[in-house]
Amino acid sequence: MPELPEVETTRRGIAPYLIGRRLLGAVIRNPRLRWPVAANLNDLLRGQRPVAVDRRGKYLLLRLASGCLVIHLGMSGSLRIARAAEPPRAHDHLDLVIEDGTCLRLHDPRRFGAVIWTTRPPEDHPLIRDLGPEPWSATAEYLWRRARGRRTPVKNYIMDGRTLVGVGNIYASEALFSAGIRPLRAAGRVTRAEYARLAAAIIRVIDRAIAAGGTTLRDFLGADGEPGYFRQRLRVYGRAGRPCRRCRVLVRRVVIAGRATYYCPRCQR
DNA sequence: AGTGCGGCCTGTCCGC
DNA sequence: TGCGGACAGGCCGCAC
Repeated sequence: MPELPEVETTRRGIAPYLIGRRLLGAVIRNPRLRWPVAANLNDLLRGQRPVAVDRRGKYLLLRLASGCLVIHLGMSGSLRIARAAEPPRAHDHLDLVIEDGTCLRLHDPRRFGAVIWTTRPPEDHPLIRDLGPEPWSATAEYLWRRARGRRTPVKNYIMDGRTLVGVGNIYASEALFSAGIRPLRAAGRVTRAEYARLAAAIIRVIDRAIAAGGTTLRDFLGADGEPGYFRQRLRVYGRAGRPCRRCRVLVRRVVIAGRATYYCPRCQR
């Protein structure tokens, strides 16, 4: 589920329910996420009021006076505001209980997500420190220069969080299609002009997805917040063997670094 | 240093 | 209807 647009949609959805509200504590039902959830989280949070809910890449940063709760949704995580009294469903691993009888509830079947408490600036945390720029700050010149000599496929290159953040598996295929670049091309062989198209395509795809994700904000408080926005918008992802929406040639699927990758052999060179 | 891969988990879907 | 295997939108940590 969560690529950057969904994390951003989540951030916008939960922030108003958290900022300035007093937290009563945390209920940990299953601490076994990617890393164990701090056993004393309840004590750490009790009585505090979040001052900001920020995002860096796909990490959510819940800032408090005494520290920061860093949340990552992994492959299958989601957050929603629920009534604290509402019975948790399977895989509802954690609640942050809010004074008004609601809670922020983390749901994550695969448990690839993470909830990390840090008292240092989260920007200095090892998981966040080495992240590349947000997509809107990743210029064509930067992408091109950094790729000098790189032989890794350009798809891997743009999915590497040290290059830039926010390009997940779906949007990597989508952006490369939009820019007309084959995903297996060596990053160092992609031209300046192509990086100009690619940088613009990444921003366009992500901006559109955020805008579409925003439309699901309305029912954010409803069920599990599963947004269906992307399906109809995808140009190549998941369309193997079906005609390219631009030229009708059949879309191909290849596996790059273990991840499904889709491209049009005519529109992308 | 850059690169590729195994691993973490559960749920779903598809073919037999 | 049951069962095995492939696959799923992330990313760390390690070997080379």
